[in-house]
Amino acid sequence: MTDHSRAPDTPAAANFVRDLVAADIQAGTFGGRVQTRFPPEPNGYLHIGHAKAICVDFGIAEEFGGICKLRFDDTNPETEETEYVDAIVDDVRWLGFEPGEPVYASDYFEQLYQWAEHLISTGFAYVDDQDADTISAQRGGYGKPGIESPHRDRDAAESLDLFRRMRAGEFPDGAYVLRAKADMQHDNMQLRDPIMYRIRHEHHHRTGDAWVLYPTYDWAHGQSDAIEGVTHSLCSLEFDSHRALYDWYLEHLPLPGDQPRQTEFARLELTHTITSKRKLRQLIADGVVDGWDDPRLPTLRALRRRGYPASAIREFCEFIGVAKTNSRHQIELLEWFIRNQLNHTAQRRMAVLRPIKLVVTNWPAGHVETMKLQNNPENDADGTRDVQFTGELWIEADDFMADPTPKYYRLTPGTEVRLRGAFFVKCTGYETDMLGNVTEVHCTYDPDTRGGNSPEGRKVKATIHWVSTAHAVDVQVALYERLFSAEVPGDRTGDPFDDLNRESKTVLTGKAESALASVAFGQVVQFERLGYFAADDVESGLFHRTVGLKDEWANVQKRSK
RNA sequence: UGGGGUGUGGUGUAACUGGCAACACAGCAGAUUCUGGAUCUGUUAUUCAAGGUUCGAUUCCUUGCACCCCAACCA
Repeated sequence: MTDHSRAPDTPAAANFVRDLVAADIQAGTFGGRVQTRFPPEPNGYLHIGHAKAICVDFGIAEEFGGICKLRFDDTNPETEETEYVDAIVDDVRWLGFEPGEPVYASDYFEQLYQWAEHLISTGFAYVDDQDADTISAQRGGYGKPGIESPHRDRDAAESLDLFRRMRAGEFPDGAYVLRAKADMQHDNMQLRDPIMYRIRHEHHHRTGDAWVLYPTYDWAHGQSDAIEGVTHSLCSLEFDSHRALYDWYLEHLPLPGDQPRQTEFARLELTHTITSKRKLRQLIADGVVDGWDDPRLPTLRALRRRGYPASAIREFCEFIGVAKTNSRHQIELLEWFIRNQLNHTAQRRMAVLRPIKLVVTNWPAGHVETMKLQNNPENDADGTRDVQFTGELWIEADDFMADPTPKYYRLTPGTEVRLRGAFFVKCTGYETDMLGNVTEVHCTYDPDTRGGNSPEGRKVKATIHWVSTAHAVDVQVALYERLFSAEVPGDRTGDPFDDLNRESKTVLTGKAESALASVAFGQVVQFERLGYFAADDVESGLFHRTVGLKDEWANVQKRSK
């Protein structure tokens, strides 16, 4: 992989996870071994937040010569589907990590079951037949101790019998649960006899109808880690209070090897973005966006379609580091990494999004000239391309002002600008419609400036892009703004949807140089002076704006207000 | 209400056993430029608060404050 970017050189930036793993290796913990896992639940698509987790999980393993497995946390048959499994594998690979053969928590259902019997036999688990509400009420509250279940001291033999019959499918959903016998008085609510198994007569995406008994996350996770030989189980901050339970289970089991250790770090949040799967699902259900790969979404599929390079996302994730502070990164920083990368890799093309006609009045009628333009000034190896120039061109509507404001230095009556890679032209006049809108601009060109330079060194303040009307091809361009106008969606009212930007997508039909017709699906090019645009990977002639160029002129305008 | 976690410029992340608070983005000013892009130079701005220990505290101690997480048979 060639790295064209100029990302800041931050080899192995310090972070506490890295320090911790390094210290473990130093101390010989786990025999110097490092193994992590990335454990998504296959109930939705991966998003930018997962990208960070993937980079941390796979990255740490890679860095220390360990391994990282992609493990599906498929303990809840109600919401999980194979469709998501495939998409997740695909997304991980796209991001640049090799998931290998994925593993599944459901691979361990039998072992988990055997361990559950072990816990019952040793007096650390029991079958309870109270309903969810009762159990919840008995759990007590913050500062209030819990009440022990009347079935807590049920005979191990009786629990075992019940548990086996639960497995055999003798009982309906919710009739019984298996609970850990921990401590109903514990300050940490997680330890107040948590549920290990619930009965669900549901079809599981992998085990089919083999089970009606399904383990909860807490009961499955640490044990799966132990079975696989995970050493460092890295997860997000909200599992902090689960760590005690994670350890509790492991300490009460005859483990095949070292006891894995859980470490929590802050998940990635971005300004103007939501990552809640539920809310993302709602955006789609409500028709606010067009699907899981709508380029306005933070899903990996959407970002990919929008033209975000995977390597730029990885660099961003590496750069923001790993900490325990709840934080929200400015999306502008992510965009900086995207631009920084694309600036070096994306070929340049000219496209006019809001065209007005420019007539070169002294151009020989019918004459066509072929100009050679550089494909990427940042990379000579990309070579040049031919672009046809004629006396009738499309230029961008905002590149002309009949009545210029201060500091505007594009085309205005009497001024001269450069048409990129072609000629200097001087504006001689313009026409308007009855409403006063400019319909056509007139100019003369200087034949001595062919290629874009004046032989006597005359300077020009601006360079604008253009397309010959006779050679232009139509392009559909989708411009995207932030989906949420607020930095923290929902900060004001509690409901992120109150901050929805209903005009986040604008589709225009623009005029582009003919070379654009041959852009491959998925390829990202820079429309000169406008931004980076990704050719849709299905719909021909459709371009998604990946990200705009930094716009100093917009800044100037804002300041003058 | 009990427990746990976290507080460093506008944002995010660093600072080895206590020794000039740094890096990036953003901002501002300038140079340069065939993209008002890129590049280059300069620059503004930071240790939650109050005490204490110390020659010296982001770091150690005490007290307080703020924010986040935990009472699903979700993960």
